[in-house]
Amino acid sequence: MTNPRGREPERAPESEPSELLMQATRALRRRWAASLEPWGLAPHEARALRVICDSDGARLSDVAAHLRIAPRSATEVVDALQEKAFVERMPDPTDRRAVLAVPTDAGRALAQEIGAARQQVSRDYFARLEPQEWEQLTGLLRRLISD
Amino acid sequence: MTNPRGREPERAPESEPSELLMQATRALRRRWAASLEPWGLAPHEARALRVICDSDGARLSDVAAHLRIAPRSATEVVDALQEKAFVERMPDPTDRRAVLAVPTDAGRALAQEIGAARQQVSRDYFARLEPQEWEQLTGLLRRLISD
DNA sequence: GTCATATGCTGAGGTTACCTCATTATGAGG
DNA sequence: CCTCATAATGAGGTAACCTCAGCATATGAC
Repeated sequence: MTNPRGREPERAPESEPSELLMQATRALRRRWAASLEPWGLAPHEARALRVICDSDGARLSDVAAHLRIAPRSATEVVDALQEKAFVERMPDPTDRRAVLAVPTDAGRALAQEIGAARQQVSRDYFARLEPQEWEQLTGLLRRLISD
Repeated sequence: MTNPRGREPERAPESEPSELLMQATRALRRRWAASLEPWGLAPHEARALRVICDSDGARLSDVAAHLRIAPRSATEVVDALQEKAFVERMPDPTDRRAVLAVPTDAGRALAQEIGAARQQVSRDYFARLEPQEWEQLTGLLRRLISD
């Protein structure tokens, strides 16, 4: 917002690696969220749908574990997906306490589309790097997160 | 501010660069948040304090711009910092509509400490890379976010 | 100068995405 | 069969955002 007074912050964007990392991620996340908009799905809903579709039906507790949220919160995410008719709840045949969230056909189709869109976003985003740099980055990040 | 989350060992998902990027950032963010806990400051409060201290007093609208939140929300962040006596509100001498958030001595001291802690976290985090890789990563990320 | 319009902050009230705690149903081991 | 652990969920709470309206002030047009 411009600079009506003399002494404004507006410092050069940090060049510390942690700042760069966060900035890069922020930009990516923003793009991804934007790409999701046509379907009216929140990012975490999309992520949950992916988990559910990948395993072709997941317990709520599995969804919670994957999204790293409390089990109670998985209930809500699945509620949202169910309301939009992308998943259904079914009793888990192997444990009658548990509930499986299974994708509907619409859900499966959507997951497919979203997966493609996500890939496209990623491709676009990393397109400013040469394939070889892209490799380099992957390698570095992998080392960074290896625990 | 206690988030007793965090069971589970990061089941290695995609090795796609976007996943790696997000994962790397998530880990870093988590560490940073943890390092902040001793002071009972939320990450966005710390960030606001930094903005305020860097320019030695900032308008609320500047804070909002830096944190990329709505102006109304900056009011709340500054409220929180003021309640903890790390900043004070003062009328902006150059525009009587505006309010400056200026750091107290305690605020300035805290910003200093937090800055050091943050740097330490970053150093620790990137320590698993060789200095030369570290350079490489910085360069790659910089290219990625250059707009 | 006066007036219309824009800007800066904040009160009121809403939303979202989480959380904890308590409850109910079921499973598993002694 | 009794106890203890686990799965989901109802109830209720919180943090960090948001929009919108209102007030004070600034600014540019006339």
